[in-house]
Amino acid sequence: MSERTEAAACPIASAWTAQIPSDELELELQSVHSFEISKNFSKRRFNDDQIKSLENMFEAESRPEFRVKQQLANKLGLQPRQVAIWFQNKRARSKSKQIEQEYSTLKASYDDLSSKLESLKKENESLHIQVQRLRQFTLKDAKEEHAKDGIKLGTDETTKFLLETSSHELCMNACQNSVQDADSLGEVNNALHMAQIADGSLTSTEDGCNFETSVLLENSSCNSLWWEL
DNA sequence: TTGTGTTTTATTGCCTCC
DNA sequence: GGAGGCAATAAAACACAA
Repeated sequence: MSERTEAAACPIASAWTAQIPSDELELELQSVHSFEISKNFSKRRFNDDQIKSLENMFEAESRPEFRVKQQLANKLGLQPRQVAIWFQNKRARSKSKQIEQEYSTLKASYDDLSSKLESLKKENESLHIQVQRLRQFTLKDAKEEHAKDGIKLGTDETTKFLLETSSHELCMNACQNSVQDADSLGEVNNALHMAQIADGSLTSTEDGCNFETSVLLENSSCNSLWWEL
């Protein structure tokens, strides 16, 4: 007879008698033959020793063979089916705990990535602003410089020419690259200084210049490892 | 004391494996 | 087809705030 059919024959009585200490058994049995069974029957929790033994066994083997369960049941004064059910419920509890743990690990990891993403977005934004400012600055400066030299400005082609040939070329290239590659930041910084000093738009005492490029760029992606994403 | 939420024990039905 | 596992669920026991 299987565990199931065995218990199914009289599940309440078998569960009931299995948990009653021998000294109480006689008294309790007085009501077994009446319809008071279901009223008198009370589901009893396993005692601490039983739980401890079951836990120990579970740690060693979460799916013990029937023979092992039977031996444990004899030792603890329980029905083999009760032990089997306990293991089943224990496995279910264990599984849901594990899922919970995995969820919190994943959530922590997600939160971390999410905050990194946010800071990278902000950084990206500030870099774009820097590029725009540099563009404006370069155009304005180049126009002034070349106006002095008698070059006529005003067309797109002239502007393009100026951008390509001005002393800010290195700076602009480096700036563009910096948006794509954080390794260029040092280059951008140096290029900016060199270009500005060479153009006379920045003296050695003007390091805290109008657009704080060096500060902003130095505080930039060099520390963020945004390429990790 | 009581209402309510949580935990534990047990059942049922379905599925897989041998 | 039987044995045993799992998911879903019931129901009793328990914990605890109001």
